[in-house]
Amino acid sequence: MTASFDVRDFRDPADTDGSKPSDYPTQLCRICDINRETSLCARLSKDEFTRVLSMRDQFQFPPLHTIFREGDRAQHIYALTSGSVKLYKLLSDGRRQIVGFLFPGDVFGLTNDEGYPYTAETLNQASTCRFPQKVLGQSRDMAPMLERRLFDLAVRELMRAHEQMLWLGRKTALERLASFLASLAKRAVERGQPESPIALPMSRSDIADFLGLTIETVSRTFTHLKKLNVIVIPDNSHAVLNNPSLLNKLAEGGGD
Amino acid sequence: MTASFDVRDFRDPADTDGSKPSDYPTQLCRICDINRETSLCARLSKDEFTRVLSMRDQFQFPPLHTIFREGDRAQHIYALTSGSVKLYKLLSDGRRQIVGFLFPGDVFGLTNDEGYPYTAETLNQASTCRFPQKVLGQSRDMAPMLERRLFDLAVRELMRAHEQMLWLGRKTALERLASFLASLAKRAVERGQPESPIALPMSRSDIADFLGLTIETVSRTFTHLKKLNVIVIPDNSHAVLNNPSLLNKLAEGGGD
DNA sequence: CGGTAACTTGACTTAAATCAACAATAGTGG
DNA sequence: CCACTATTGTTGATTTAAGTCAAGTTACCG
Repeated sequence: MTASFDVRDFRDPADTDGSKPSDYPTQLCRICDINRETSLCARLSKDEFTRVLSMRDQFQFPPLHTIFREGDRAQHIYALTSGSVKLYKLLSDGRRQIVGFLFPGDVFGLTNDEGYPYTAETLNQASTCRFPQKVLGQSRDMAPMLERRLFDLAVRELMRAHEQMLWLGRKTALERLASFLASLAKRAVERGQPESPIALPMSRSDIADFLGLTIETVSRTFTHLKKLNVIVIPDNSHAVLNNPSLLNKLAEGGGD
Repeated sequence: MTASFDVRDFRDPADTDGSKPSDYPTQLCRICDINRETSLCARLSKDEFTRVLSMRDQFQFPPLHTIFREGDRAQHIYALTSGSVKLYKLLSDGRRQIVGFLFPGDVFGLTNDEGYPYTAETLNQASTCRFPQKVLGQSRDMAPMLERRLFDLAVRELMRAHEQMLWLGRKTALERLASFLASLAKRAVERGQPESPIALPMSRSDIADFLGLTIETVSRTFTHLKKLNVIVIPDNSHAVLNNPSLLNKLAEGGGD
């Protein structure tokens, strides 16, 4: 893994006006360090991995950058290699539902339609690995295991989506926030990171739009959890877990 | 397609007590008529299709029958060939979220974990086609295209889940019910059925648990749609579409 | 028919939204 | 390093959409 692979120019396909900060590095200068245990490329043979590397290209994006918009022609599948990303859908009057927060190892951009079904935007500086959708058609020869990994990751996303449907449809504000924090902690552990403190790279407004609440309710509910001594908020982008078992109990509605 | 394939005994794997109605046919007596255009088996070669048929077994279930429960050991992937099925998750206090209604051509039972992530229950008499989860491992040789189809169907489910998250998190009761009816109509058309009347094989209580509402609110909202002359309800399991374009407008929040 | 379950409608309550200040935080430039 | 401003987050007062409670009504099934 010391060879130098081809690295393309960074160009924003969704951005036609030149209003983005131009002082930002527009070239990707390092090899994306794919975590071969948990990522899309996990369990690939050395040969297959090399072929996969030749099909993909890499991009690094600044914070708050739109990678693609809902409805844009879906030409690529993305794998997040570092940083975090939010996916959201909009209604015509501006109401927004965030359908997922992504961390390294997650994939996005999967669709059956012509266009992407959501907008993808970075929360902080993020690196992605990208494959043309059409390589899927050839992938049985080129990279049979890659298709299998994509399927597994799609199924995982589907299970997460079902879980969030339960939160949105049937849980109270307190249960939703507790579930959200518990889920972030669990995913951090799955990526080999500590359970606490929980990193919160997203704003209160993002959390609100993820949980189907308003920012005011999210804020009040954070205060509630603090008063219950379940969490401590040292700064607004971190939550220290004081009582993980109570958090899980509250998440499941056992907080009476 | 006139050969007679092996047909197994009907046995409910989730049901250990013998409390089910015993007068119900417990043998599957006809070949499941897979719609080769839209189903899991679409686009398979004749050879592959034959091999797939040898891997699967078939079951027919009575109405309101639990096919498997959330947490049951996930050993099979199911494809629905006739009838309709609901998938739901429960909280310990009985609150329920229906995460999907399924119609012929849909798949269910996909999971990464040991157990199924939801309970699957028939709405009416339903037939399924079933594959051991483990055939996926061998399927690259046995049926390469099958895996591809499964992936496509999983992606379609994921897109539907994201859509429903928008309904649950950000839409009003009227918008949710309008979206639901519009979606049922659209899916019926995709299966080659007429747009109207819309079949409603599920109860008001099921609709409520799907849309994150109460039965009372669902009932009031149906009345609202009737008063707007968008629909007519000849009987409680059918809705005639009087004004599809207004329905779609209401679904997207343009009903002011 | 008769009785139960499913659905509808109305009166009232409530969890979360909205409206309105206010406080903390993070940049920005002197 | 410290004001100055803009943005983000918190808290309180009030409103509202949907929930709850309580009758009715209709439909279904033996």
